[in-house]
Formats: sequence, structure tokens, C-alpha cells
Amino acid sequence: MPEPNSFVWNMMIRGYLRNKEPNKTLQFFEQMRLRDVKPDKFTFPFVIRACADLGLVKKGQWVHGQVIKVCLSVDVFIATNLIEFYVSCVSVSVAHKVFDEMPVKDTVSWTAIMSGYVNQGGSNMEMARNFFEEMPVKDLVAWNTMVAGYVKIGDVRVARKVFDRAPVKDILTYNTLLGGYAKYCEAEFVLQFFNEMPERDVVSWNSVLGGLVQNKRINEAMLFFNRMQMENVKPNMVTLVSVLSACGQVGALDMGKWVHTYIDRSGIGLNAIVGTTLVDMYCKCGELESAQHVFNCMPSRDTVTWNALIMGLSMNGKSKEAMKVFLRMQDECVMPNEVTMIAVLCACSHAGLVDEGRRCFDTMHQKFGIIPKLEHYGCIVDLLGRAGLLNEAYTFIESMPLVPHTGVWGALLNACKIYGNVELAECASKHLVELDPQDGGYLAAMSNIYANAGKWDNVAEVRKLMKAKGIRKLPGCSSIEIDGEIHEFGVEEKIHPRSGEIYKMIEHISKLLSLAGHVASTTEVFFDVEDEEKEKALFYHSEKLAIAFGLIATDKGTTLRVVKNLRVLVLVKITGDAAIPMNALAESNATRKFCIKPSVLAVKDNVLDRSSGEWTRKLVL
DNA sequence: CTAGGGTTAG
Repeated sequence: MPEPNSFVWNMMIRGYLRNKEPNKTLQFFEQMRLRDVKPDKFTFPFVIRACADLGLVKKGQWVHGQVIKVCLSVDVFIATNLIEFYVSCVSVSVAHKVFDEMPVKDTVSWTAIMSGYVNQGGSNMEMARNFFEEMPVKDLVAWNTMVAGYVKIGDVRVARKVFDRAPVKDILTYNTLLGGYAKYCEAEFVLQFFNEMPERDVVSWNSVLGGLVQNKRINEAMLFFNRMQMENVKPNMVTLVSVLSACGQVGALDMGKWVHTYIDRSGIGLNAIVGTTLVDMYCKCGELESAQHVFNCMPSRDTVTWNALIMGLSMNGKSKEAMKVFLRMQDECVMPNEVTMIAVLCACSHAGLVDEGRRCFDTMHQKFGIIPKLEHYGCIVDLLGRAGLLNEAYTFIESMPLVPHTGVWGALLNACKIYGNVELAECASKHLVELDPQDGGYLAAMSNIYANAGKWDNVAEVRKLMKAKGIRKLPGCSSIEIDGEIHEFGVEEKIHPRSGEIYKMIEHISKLLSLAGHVASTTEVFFDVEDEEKEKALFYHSEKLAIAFGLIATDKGTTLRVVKNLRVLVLVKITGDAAIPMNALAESNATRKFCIKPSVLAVKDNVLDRSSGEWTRKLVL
């Protein structure tokens, strides 16, 4: 075109913005100015939005200056976009100023500033509320914004009050409140609200599903997913991501594979989120080859994807490979974030790479601009502690510029447990109980540490304290997937329909184990039962129930995949022709997952070998 | 036949 007018320029600018190329938008804006075409009231909203998308503070402010120069700052559309820009790139208070200076405001501009305060969360909700009550005309979106705001700060009761007050509601109003219920309320209540909704869309289904998954109610989540299919609601990516996350949590590999093929067949291709979830799921199921394969096939990867693989390898004891992936990540110029560093430090910790871990910690700020947070300090304490450098770990805590949280002291306590350091353990647990009086786990650990040191008076004292406070350790829980169905087991739980057979099988295995000369360790794990019951309790430890069930419910040679709820640090993988389990697991509450082949049963060796950098429990049967 | 605000996932 010889001389495109402003309308044409605006179309180009809009087109690039809509196709997620804000850089091109700005380039065209620049061209437009160079060719002396005056930007108009339509041009600026796009340009401001492009600046906001790219986080270009200076540029945005400059554009604001231009707007003032051409006397367009009175335009409602432009001002509203400026509000959004300042909210996302500068601060709500600056946005607030722009709002105050608007000569004419409409419902959208009121909602924009309200939403700005809503997204800040916390006490800013009061400001949002003031705006809301003051705005002259409240439309559907304004009501929805308020409901969302209260959901965001976790106040579902007030959210419901606003919801009830709203004169008009659409599916988004319902979905917003439903999302809040899904996050904070009992599953029964959520389902009741869901069932009573006048209409439901995929988002409604996804909210409930996501809530169930995040609350670890995996069986219900899977049933809900089945119901969704029965009612012919087509799952979208969000649905599948939730299902995959559920699979990872309980090691449901069959289901995970099914979802994977479903994704492939549906032809959507892997986006970064779905791909990452697949990588994560395969890692948590111990299928590292599949995880790597998905990773390599992904057309686009981001930092989170790399994090999933590094953490996955590390969780499975492949620390060296995790470090290699970290190097490759840097080669490919993907910027690590805080989570990456946690995964990397975790890998160092597992492999006992003390110096390497320290170096990563010391250089992460200058190399990647990541300021160490409490989690990173926790990793270093864990790293030093596991390596037996307990005093150094303690000095490290003392020198921290941040106030140590439960993760930091917990790591020290854990290390004290491994190395039987009573004195430091007392110090750590004192801090832990102060920080989180509700959690009985620390006192439980303390009781075990005293028991291992033979300090029975102290054991009794701690037990008494726990009884008085009425606190208990979080119960262990294991799950196993058989023929696509997930079976969960708690300690000494007898509600499984085949529990009779399961307990018989446990006794059978136990006989074989003691015939082979194995003696169960009774010093740890159960502090709150009498000594004579200890053996029984250990004996019925939740993963044993899961394994025993696996043994009776599958054919010989089937791999059993058992997942625990507590701790996700070390993977015990049983290798060799055959392998087995029972006490390997009871003694390692750091176990996340293990695979066994139920073919032979006899114990020959019982050595914990960590020389290869992996935890390998050799119990050849 | 040009513009702004509200819901689900790694």
C-alpha cells in the first residue's frame, strides 16, 4: 500500500498483538511514527497492552507520555489499559492515580482497578471492596471479580455471601465459587454444589477434578473422571493434566499411559504444560526412559519442563544424570529458576556431592540472579546433614540471613536421626515444635532418636507430652494400581475387601523372611505403641499391605509399583532378578517408590548399598 | 469491518 492510513496501521498492530507477537506490535508502532502517521485513540490501547505483555516499564511510561501529549489521556479505553499496565508492571497505587484522574469512568474501568487490588490479594481485598460498593453500576463481570477476590484470599464464606447477593449469575460466577469450594472444602460439599449448578461446562468439571487431585483424593478423582466420560463431556488439556498429576501421585502408570495415548490420538500435540506433566508422571512412576522420550519429543520446553526432568531423575536416585541435564539446560540457554536450584541441590544431596552443591548454592545469585530462599537453605542443611557434617550444618543455620523455617530445622533433625546425634536433635526439635506445634512428626522423630540412643526415660517423656497434647504422627499411606484400579492402604487398615488374604500373605512372607534369617528392626517408625506391639505394627506397615495385595492380585513376574505418601526424597529400587521388600521399606521411610518382581522369595543379603550414588537395597530372593 | 474488566492445569 502506498500510504496506509491509521486504520490500516491499527489493524496490523492489533493483528500481531492478537497472535501473541507484542514485539511486532511495537515495531509497527515505531514504523507508523517514522512515517508520520498519527496514532489515534485506537492505536494506544494495543500498544500499551503490548508493553504490559512484555513487561516493558520504561516503554509503557513513555507511551503514557505520548498519550498525554496528544491529549488522549481522557479516553476511557486508553486509561483503562493504562490501569492494567500499571497494575501488572508497576504497582496498584500508580494505577489508582490514573483511575482517580479519569474524568469519565465506566463499569470496565471500575472493574479494572478493583481487579488490580483483587490480584494483589490479602488486605488489598478491602480496597477492592470499597471500589465495588462505590461503583455506580455493577454488572456481571464486577460481581464475578468480587467473588473471585474472596475465593483468592480463601474466604469462601464471604465469597458465597457476594455470590448470593449477585442479581445476575452466569456459568463463570458458578465456576468461580465452585473453584473456591474445590480448593478449600470437603469433597462431598463440592460435589453437592456442582450437582446443583444450573449448567456445567468443562471448566466446572476441571475445577472439581483439580480440587480432588490437590486434596490427594485420587480414587474419587478417578471416579469423577470416569463420570465425566460417562456424561460425554469431552476432556480438554486441563482435564488431562489433572488426571496425569493424579497418576503421578499414586504411581498409576497404566492410567497414565492411557492418557498419553489419548493425547497422541487426539492429535492436539504436546504443549509445554501437558508435556511437563507427562514427564513428571513418568518420573514419579519410575519410568525414566519414557520421561526422557517425552521430553525429547516435546516441540516446546520451558524452565518448568526442565525442572520436572531434573527433579524426576534426582528423585529416582539418578543424581549424576540430573546434573548432566542441568548442564544441558544451560547449554540450551534456558534460564533456571528457584525450583531448578532446589532440584539441583536435591540431586547433590542424594549423591553426597557436598562441594558441588555448595558451589551451586554460592554461585546461583551471580550466575542466574536467583536469591536463595528458605527452601535452598533447607537443601544445604540436608546436603551437609546427610553427609554427616552436622556441626557444619548447624553453623550454617546460625549464619542464615533469613529466619529458618520448619524445612531447615526438619532437615537438621533428619540428619541427626541418621547419625544419632541426640544433642543437636534436641535443639532442632525445640525449634520445630515452636514453629509448628500441631505437627506431631517432630516429637515422633525425637522419640525415635532417644530410643535409638537407649534413652528410655526421654522416650517416655516425649510420649507423655504427645499424649497430653493429643498429637499424632501423620499416618503413612501406600497405594498400588492393579488393572487400572487404585488401592490405598493405611497402617493396619482392614477395610480392603480382600484384607483376609492380604494378612495371610503377609504372614507367609514374614515366615519366609525369618527363615532366611531376617530380623525386623523395631527401634523406629512406631513410637506410640507398646513394645510388644511394635513388631506387629512394623509388620503391617502400609507398604507391606500394598505389596502383599499386589502379590496375590497379579501373576508372577508382574512389576509392582507402590507409592507412599510420606517423604519424596529417596527412591529405593530393588534390582536383580528378584527382589524384595518387606522390611527394606519399613526401615526406609524415605522410600517413595520401588519396583519388585514377585517371583522368588528368600533373603540372601540385606545390605544397604549407597556406593553407586543410588540407594539400592539388595535383598536377593 | 479497530479498543478495555471476571473461571480450570505443569
